[in-house]
Amino acid sequence: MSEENPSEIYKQRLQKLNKIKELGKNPYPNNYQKEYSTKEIKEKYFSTDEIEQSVLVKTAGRIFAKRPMGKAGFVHIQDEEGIIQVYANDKTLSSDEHEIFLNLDIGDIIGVEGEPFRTKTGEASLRAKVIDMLSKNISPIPVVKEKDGKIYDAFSDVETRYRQRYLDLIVNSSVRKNFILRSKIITEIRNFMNERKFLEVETPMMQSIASGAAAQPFKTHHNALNIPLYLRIAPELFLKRLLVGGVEKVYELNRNFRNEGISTKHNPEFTMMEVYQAYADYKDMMALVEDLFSYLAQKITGKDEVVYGEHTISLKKPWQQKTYLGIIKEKTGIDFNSYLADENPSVEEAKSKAKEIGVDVSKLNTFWEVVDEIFSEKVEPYLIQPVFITHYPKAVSPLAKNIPDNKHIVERFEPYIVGREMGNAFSELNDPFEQEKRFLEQVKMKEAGAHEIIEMDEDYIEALKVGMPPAGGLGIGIDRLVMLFTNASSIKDVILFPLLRPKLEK
RNA sequence: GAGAUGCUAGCUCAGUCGGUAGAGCAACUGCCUUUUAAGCAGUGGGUCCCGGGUUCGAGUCCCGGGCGUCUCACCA
Repeated sequence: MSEENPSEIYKQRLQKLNKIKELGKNPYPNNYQKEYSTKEIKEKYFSTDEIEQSVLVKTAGRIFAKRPMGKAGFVHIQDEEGIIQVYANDKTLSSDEHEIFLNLDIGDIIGVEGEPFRTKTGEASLRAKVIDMLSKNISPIPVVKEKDGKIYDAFSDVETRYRQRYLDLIVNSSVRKNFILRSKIITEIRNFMNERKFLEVETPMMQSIASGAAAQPFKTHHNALNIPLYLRIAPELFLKRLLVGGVEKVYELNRNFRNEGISTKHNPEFTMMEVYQAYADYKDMMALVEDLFSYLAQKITGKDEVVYGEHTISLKKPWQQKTYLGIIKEKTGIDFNSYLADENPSVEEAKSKAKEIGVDVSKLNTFWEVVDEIFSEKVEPYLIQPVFITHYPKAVSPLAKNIPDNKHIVERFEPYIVGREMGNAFSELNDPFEQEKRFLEQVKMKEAGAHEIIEMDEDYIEALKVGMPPAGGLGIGIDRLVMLFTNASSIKDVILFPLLRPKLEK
């Protein structure tokens, strides 16, 4: 609400604000020494039938419900961990504070000193002796009511919820819980990695070449050096430089930026963990993924499974393993392995096979694009329980090592859960000459019109020439992992402030 | 980027055939000193997303725009 065109409620709140000031109180005091959270009060004073009545406990929180009755009344205050009821009347409070108490609004933040007691109905409450206004609410918050677990007038407008996430957090307790859980998951991931002696590092987010993945970068400019810079699309090539530098177990858990579409599964900035381990390969990464997910399940749900939508997902290891071409054959009957004797398998034959099973590939130009389209259409949606899809085509994996004696297939896997790719891992290519050749192939594909390829990075080739130990590497999309554990259907529900187009003021 | 769909009071939503704006909660006033979706009585509150058009008259019909959501496409 603008100050030029105030609503009725806005004007009333300003009047209340002035009234508090007239009583000689500061409606926005500098500090308040909160002694207990509402949860601690309940644990300390209400866990037994006998309640110490004579003590004064001091807490603070935001009012989200009030029930005045003549000169007395109840308010419910909420803090980060819970709620507690506060009772007051004209005898428990000084006359000034009683005046303030009667005029409290839903949304006000108050401090309370009061005696613990139970009401007739048994609810844990505080009989207020002192009330302090800590922050006067001016713009009203949505009022959500609840009875018998049923929620009335839920604050549900998604746009407002995302744009004013603070309201969402105040009013929707499940939102608050999910973001606390996100933090816990990330802490547990770090615990897991650190315990296994992986070193957490921070590599550049601003890079002069945006490589390491095939995606459109955000572009910016450094004034003093007068050079273009890109927000990283992946930390991969820097982390592998660390392998060259003798760091044997390393990870980075932080933001990547991709200048691409926004959807329920994509936000332009998203969180990724990349892991590299020297003297290991993709199979070691597979074991790491299994261990990590079942560790998280134990820590978060206490079981080795998690409920997502209508599915109960068992994260118990070992997970299933299926080869990329194998599972395509399983689901569609098409055996693309039989085409691989050729150096250049026929696009036309792949296309006619795709048409037979009703997959539209009219816009695609290469054999592997056609195969991948079939995979996305006919395989991906059915990968509900955890499965490792292995043996990816080299054509789409320019940083991965070939399977020995196979020119088309690399040592790579992607873990899938609930039809979603949860990560990507491979045996890291450490042959500088082969890597250079692969980069050049990418450059050729770009010249041929591919708009997303992995950029050549000559300095990285130079690093490989110093020698990188054989290594396994892994990337895990943290937002999607959190979605799994919080049963969220949109990535916006696990990112506090998802990107929205700014709303212009008139 | 394409298609579908939505935008009305602080929140959740009605609004018929085009006739000048409604409910519940919230707010305000009065009553009410253990309530809990508190209750009872009364009152106020609107840029109907924005801009055009048609019409005597538009929340409603038409055109353009904005923002969101869903699905698809790209991607993790």
